[in-house]
Amino acid sequence: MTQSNHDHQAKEPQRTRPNSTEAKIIEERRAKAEEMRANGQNPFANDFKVTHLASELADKFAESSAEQLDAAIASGEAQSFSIAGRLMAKRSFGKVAFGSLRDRSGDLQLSFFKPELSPELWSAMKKADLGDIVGCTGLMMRTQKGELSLKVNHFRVLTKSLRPLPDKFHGLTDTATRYRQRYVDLIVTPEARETFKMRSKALRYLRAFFDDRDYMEVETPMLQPLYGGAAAKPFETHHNALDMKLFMRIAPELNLKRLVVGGFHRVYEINRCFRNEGISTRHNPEFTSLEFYEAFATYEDLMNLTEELISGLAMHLHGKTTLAWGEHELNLSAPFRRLSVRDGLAQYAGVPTDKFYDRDALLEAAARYKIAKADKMPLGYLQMAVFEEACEADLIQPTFVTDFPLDVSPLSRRKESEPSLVDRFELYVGGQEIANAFSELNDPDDQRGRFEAQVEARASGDDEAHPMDEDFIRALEYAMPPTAGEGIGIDRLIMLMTNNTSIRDVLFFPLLRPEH
RNA sequence: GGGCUAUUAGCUCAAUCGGUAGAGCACCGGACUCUUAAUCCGUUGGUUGAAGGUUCGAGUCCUUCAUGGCCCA
Repeated sequence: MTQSNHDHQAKEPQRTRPNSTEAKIIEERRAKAEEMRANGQNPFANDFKVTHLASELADKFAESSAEQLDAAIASGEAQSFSIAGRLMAKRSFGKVAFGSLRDRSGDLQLSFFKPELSPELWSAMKKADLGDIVGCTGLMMRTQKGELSLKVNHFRVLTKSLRPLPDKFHGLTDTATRYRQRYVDLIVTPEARETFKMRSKALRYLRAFFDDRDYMEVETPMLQPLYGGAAAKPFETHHNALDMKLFMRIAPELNLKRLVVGGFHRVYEINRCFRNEGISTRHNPEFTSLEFYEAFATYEDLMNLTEELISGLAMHLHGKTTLAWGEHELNLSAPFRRLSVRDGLAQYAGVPTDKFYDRDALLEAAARYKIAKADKMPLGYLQMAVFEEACEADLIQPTFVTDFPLDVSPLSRRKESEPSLVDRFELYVGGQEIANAFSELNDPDDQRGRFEAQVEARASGDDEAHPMDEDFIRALEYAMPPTAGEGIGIDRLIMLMTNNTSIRDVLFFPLLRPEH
């Protein structure tokens, strides 16, 4: 459990109306809890010893026939098992009843035979409500329909549930309630449980992927006196003791590169970033990023690594590299398509490759896409604004977009063959940006110039421009080896892997407006 | 920020042209020795998201607000 400093929610979001069915049900269930107390049973007990999981029993007896199990019970050789979990269903007859118990591993049927049970136990079973946490001890059997069941001989409500569960067949469809009361969603929505299991499995895969390649996992500050590493607006906060403004990080990039300077030549960090921007099906103010840096590598090396990572992840989770994505089917097998910004503008926006630097041609395209304030944009911003508008939504199959303008890439290494561009790529899949990578700029003087250009952009109104970071330049002056680095949006990656088109479906507790 | 759309019982959904707010699940009572969305019989449960307005009469029409969803910026 969480230790100390526990902030209790100021307001209880309980909306139970007096005289409603809900109020009636809660009252009835409280009365049952009181009745348990009167009978010397704690309705919130914690003294039940679990010996097995539902799925363990299902696996262990998967091959056992009804006759074998009956014979074991008759001979007294059958083993007794204790399981505990939430009572999810109850089907009661005159002298027989069945229940469904769900623990963290899955479901197992419970069976009750009145003639073989004490009146107290039968009555406790009858009084148990759907949603109660129950503990059961019994022997394994098969019903006449062949279903494996725990033939219960001890049964207790361990924790009384006071609120009714949603419709057992339709579950919960109201998205607002699903997100606000995720605990209920997880109880009744198998797809939600599956998505979050998949997410956890994906994170283990990613850590193993980098550990296997001799990367070191590191953690760098989320509270920073100076933010940077991306073009975004930060959250601000305040440290009382130092009476100092602090920012929540928008990216870990600059600190990770400081570690490369320090000699940790392969590092990765999987952690939260915070951006003070809008909320949509693709954006949550806090999100999880994976960033990794490898010295003596180029952005082209990272393309290969990224292909390996993503197709490997799909194989790990699904055993295949073709995945459903809404109405599309993604093919995540390597190699991924590569498309330069220049070619993208030519193919999708009708800006010929020889007009790539032609401001008028770009403005004409920007007008077609109704891009606001295009005339005020520096050339690189204009190129990217048109590119994003024209191409992004169409980049469904994995595509490395390469050769970004230098203007929009203040931390990337200059392209030697074309110094107005940088050695950078973004990976698009399913019409959204998944990854951003580049060969790192390690020339401290060039870096200072880039920062200065950003400071200038900020002065002329770009509030997402990168601030000056003198210490980072000082670090580069000690020499950072040639390095390539990449950031991957984990939430979006999980969306792809689980076929969820809203980021809210891959976050346990997405940020929402307050209920009241 | 703008447009469209939704909000009815704890949950999932109905309600014709503006004319008595209903059903299934859950709950409560009853029947039932093999169900698995059990079945059958009988009950209970409503400030129709909130506040105004139009009307003899509003779940339904209008305005504002709240909270979602989709699209746009």
